[in-house]
Amino acid sequence: MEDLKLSRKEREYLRHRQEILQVALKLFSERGFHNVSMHEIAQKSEFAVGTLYKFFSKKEDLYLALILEKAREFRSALTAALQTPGDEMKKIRTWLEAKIRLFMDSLDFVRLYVAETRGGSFNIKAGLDKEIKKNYEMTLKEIEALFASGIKKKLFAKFDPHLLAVALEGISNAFLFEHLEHPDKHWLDANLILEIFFQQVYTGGAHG
Amino acid sequence: MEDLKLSRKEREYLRHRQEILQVALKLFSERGFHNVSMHEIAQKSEFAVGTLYKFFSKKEDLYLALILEKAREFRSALTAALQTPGDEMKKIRTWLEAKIRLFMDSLDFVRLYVAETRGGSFNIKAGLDKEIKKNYEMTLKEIEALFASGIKKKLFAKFDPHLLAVALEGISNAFLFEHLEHPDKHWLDANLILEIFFQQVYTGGAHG
DNA sequence: CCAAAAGATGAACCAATATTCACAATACGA
DNA sequence: TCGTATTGTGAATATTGGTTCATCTTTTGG
Repeated sequence: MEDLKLSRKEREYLRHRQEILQVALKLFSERGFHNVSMHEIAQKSEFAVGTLYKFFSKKEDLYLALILEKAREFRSALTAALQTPGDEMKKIRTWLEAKIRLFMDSLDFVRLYVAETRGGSFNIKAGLDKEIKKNYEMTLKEIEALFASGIKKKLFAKFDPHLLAVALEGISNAFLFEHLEHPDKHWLDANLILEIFFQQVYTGGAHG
Repeated sequence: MEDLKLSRKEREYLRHRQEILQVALKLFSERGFHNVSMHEIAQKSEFAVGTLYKFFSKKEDLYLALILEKAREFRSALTAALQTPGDEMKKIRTWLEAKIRLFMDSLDFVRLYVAETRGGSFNIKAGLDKEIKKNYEMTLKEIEALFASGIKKKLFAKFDPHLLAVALEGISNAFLFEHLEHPDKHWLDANLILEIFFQQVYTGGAHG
């Protein structure tokens, strides 16, 4: 984002910090917070344990920084996607496409993020929990607003917009998880998800 | 299930075992595997630490037993719900109602289960992972079969039945999670979920 | 080239806690 | 009632792994 005007020292500091975070992300995403030791992060990132503590004062802080920074990145990318011009349907499509792309590009983070948002956030203490949840709620609110205005225009059927947002999140996440488990089986496709969500599934036996 | 023909000793053994599991479930569901100590489980269940090890040879085994036994219980209840007479739509409705009821009746377990199935199962080692996943896949397969036969009868629109099953799971879980977070906000209602899932959401601007 | 500062190191320390086991309490059958 | 078997106990042990800090290395400015 805003690089420049950083001294060489500062850039190096940030690069080192990033390297640590990257190694930690890989490890945490594979085995979770408690099954990864600082010693291992140190070894894999080719720093000494003590050095890690120059960057992060506690193991928990390292983890926290990891999740929060990525989560903010995700959120801003998704919010940006909503700024696309077009009607509500178009915006939702763009948003979903962005979401799929983001997830596919950082599957390891997704696992961790999911564990945090959905898994009762056992792994770490409060604080993280709070911001992550708020983050999620805000995304939900944005989608909700989109539905609300779409309903006003009679573009969408008249359901509670909040529930629609929850449902769309749910359905798209389900597909993403499915893909996480069986990457080869189905290709992730925004159109398919949107069709199932928006089209009529129950025909009641009408001639198909 | 099949009680009787157990000696008093055996019944007592099982009762003790259950008491331990129950206490452990409460604790694990609140704070996760790693943030609960055997000593605490011992204290809260009013047994000595050593006694716990008479029932479960490792902490992990205790956790494992806990999840697996409840998961099997869930699964058999859901499978039973699918045996209800009626057409595919009716079966799905009954299944969803059973699912909602089950979840509502054991919110603490649900948190743990979700953490396991969705959260990359960091908490414990393999083995559990495998059975839980298979369990989930089988439920999915059952729903999928329902969709497949419903589609053949032209009761449902012609989508990939597997994807429909994933979508329905996703949408219903999303509502369950939403309810976990905001128990007061919306009342969990199978009809509402089914409407959003099965009815047409996108009208394309038709007169509403 | 040198001294002071900044950065990096990893052995050692220590707290937390899973697990063991020698012993005590209790139940049981004779 | 008594000896044996079963069950329960919890202090002691062992291990793991987070954190510290005295020391070494590198950089910097003169």
